[in-house]
Amino acid sequence: MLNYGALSPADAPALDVLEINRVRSIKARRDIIREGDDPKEVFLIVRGWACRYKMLEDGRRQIVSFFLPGDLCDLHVYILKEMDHSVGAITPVSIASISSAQFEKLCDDHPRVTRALWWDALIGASIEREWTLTVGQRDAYEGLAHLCCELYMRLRLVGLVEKQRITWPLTQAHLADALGLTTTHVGRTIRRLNETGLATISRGSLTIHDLAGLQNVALFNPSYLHFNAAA
Amino acid sequence: MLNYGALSPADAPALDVLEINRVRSIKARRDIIREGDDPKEVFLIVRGWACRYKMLEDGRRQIVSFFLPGDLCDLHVYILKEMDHSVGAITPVSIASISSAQFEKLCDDHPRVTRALWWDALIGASIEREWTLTVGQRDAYEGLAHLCCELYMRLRLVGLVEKQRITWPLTQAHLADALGLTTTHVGRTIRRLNETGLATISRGSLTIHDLAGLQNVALFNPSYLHFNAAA
DNA sequence: CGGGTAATTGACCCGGGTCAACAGCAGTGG
DNA sequence: CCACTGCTGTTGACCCGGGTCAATTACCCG
Repeated sequence: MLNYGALSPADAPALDVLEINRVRSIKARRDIIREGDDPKEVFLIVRGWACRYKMLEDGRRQIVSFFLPGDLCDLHVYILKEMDHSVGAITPVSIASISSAQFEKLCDDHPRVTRALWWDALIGASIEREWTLTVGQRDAYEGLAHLCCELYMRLRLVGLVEKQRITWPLTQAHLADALGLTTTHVGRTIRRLNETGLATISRGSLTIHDLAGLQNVALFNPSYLHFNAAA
Repeated sequence: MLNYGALSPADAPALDVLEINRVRSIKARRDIIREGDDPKEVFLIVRGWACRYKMLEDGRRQIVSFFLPGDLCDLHVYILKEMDHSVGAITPVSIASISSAQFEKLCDDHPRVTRALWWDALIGASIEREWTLTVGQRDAYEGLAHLCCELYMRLRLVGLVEKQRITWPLTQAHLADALGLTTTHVGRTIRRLNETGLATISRGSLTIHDLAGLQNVALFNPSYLHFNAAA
């Protein structure tokens, strides 16, 4: 989501330093940080997919957002004493950690960066709200279509679409936890979506055949992504 | 949510000036700001209840958070070109507007205020995530109980609880839009809750008879409210 | 005292959940 | 290189929480 284009050339080196600094790898299906932990740093997803989720004591799980390559997690979260949610790797992930001290210095020295980060955080919040709308109001079919549209658009922004096709590392269990459904019903819904010909979800990839049509069934309105906004 | 206690005495006057500045009144059931508008200011709820919501083209509506007296809406939102959601008054509301220029100056001059605002924004985001968890995973009864717990706790923090009782301006339609249910089913669920004796929702007020019991059925874990955190 | 908003109730229905069995596939270790 | 194991996806029968529709009764405020 981080839009480097919005920053001046003078700011770029500051970010580059951060990115190559302290890069870690996380295996698929491991947690990057867990609810209750004391957050000490901010991190950037360099490669791979991750998700933010919350759980109920009895094991029910809700995924509340996906992190794609280039996304920044939890700006300023170190102000709080403990994490109120977990972040888990979906695929193998590379993350660049930025300590709170380093991060605050960056903000102090580069006001334009601070603004870009605010901007990023606001968009993240907007996406999470749209998510709540999906979970609360869209039915299974609309919700699945919406998620396809959103991920496609976000990956397109960072140049990860090739010929209407994106990588799709999400299992039916991920989708179920994201949409508030069961895996069984996600399976039925995927089959239905595939049958319409608007898009095809198959092992490892999503291909969109008719974006406008898909957006239509999803009641997808891209303005919540704020692509047009300059930081 | 704004915790004045966390600020030094030197910062208080700065905030007071803002609050008495440009106070407006909004009638119940009117929108304070609407999706698509160009946001130019930040505002503080001085009195009354409001809610943040999103709508689908066909009229389905999802409330994604409630604003209670003392809450600040949409920090820094003026960075974005247009609102991705609406804010509506539930009761008559008094709001103090703060222009973006005024707001930025405040942040520049008072770093402690900036930090308190970040802190507030992070808690707001945490509350919205818990909301998604409710909508996606809790059933009607658990969700209603959870909402009762949350509003009770938040009002208690700002001193608006008297003898286990809070004002409750929410109609069944508000609850339906918040929880992703229909008014009919909200009605059934309220009746059920009242029958258990854990709490009583009646016209205009909510009385909690057994907070621990209610938290138990709600799977309520207050840590997401970050009450313990100092700014 | 009238009109619009809010709550209540009941009959019926459906989207999605539950449970269970099975098949495919990928990694792992021997 | 094969066998094992644990994820992942698929399918089917049955069920239930919550939706739909509709009519009726409070309310509250002017």
